[in-house]
Amino acid sequence: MEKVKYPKAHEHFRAYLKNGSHRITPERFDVLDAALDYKGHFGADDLYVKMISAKRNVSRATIYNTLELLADCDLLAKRHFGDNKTRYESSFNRKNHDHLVCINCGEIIEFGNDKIQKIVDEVSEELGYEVEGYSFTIFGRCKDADNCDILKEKEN
Amino acid sequence: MEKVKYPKAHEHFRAYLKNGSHRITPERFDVLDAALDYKGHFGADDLYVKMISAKRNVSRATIYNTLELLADCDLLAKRHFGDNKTRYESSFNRKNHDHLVCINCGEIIEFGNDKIQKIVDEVSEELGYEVEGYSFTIFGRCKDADNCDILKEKEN
DNA sequence: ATTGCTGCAAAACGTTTGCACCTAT
DNA sequence: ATAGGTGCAAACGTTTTGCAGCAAT
Repeated sequence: MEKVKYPKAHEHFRAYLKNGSHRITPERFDVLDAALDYKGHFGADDLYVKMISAKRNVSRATIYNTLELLADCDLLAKRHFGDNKTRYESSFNRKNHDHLVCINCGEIIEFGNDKIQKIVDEVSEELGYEVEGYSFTIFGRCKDADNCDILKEKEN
Repeated sequence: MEKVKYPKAHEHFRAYLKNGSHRITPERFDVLDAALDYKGHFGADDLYVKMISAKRNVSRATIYNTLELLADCDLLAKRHFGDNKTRYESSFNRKNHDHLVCINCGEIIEFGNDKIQKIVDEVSEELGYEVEGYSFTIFGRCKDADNCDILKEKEN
């Protein structure tokens, strides 16, 4: 009998799947575990490679399918940093935040700012739209070069 | 002797090219004209198709290359709306604005909000980064269905 | 004359799809 | 039993690249 690594997240996901008449499959929970294990932001294919390397038996189709489900039930957040690649990060028990991406080294810094959600709500109200989400990313260059290694390999 | 349709933009682009030791080629100004003619947001391939249809002789390589240059010299703005496709829009003599994308029909609404740039500056300063740009997009669903045709073909 | 740019086609990249088999319900 | 999920490979849409010929400098 194996120990479940993320019992709360499993429970949340199980409830979501049941509620939507999705099937409870071991593969989906494998993907959930691997996603929560991943530190930082990752693309679907990054996760695929990592799982295959770890000898987990999964297909890309299942990864893409499952990540979509995990984002739908708010266990993961879907991110876009302007390079035409979808990234995910855990959003389970994390508070909302936005990102500053260093255009030298690609490092992603997270920050919280209360004013943003207010602007989102105001603008949407004004234009007659119901908010479904927003994306806010700052692109910058670090002033202090010691903090930022230009030659550092970009996180793909 | 042909009339130049966008003399100010041509002049700006020519100066930028000269300054960066890029060559002044007729193809680049063809792309510039077609881009400025395009109403709304377009992808590189959209522009390619449009130019080919209009019997302009261009290659994809030139389009991609030139759009990059036009974005670098601020004649165009590069946009990302979360569907892994790079879009452009004219930013020549236009004031800065952000976007709300309707998740029903894909319509893109532009809005201006002064508070956003202030937040961008504050956050960057606080984190020790020099701002290079930002991306802010709200995703929403229109409250009044008359404004928003769910069946409307998405702008690709 | 030199070197960068163009056009073309092929390749790369992330993502989606079709399908036969499998498995949770 | 059956509908939905899985794995695999092929297809897809967008973007990038290699290369031979061309044209701006």
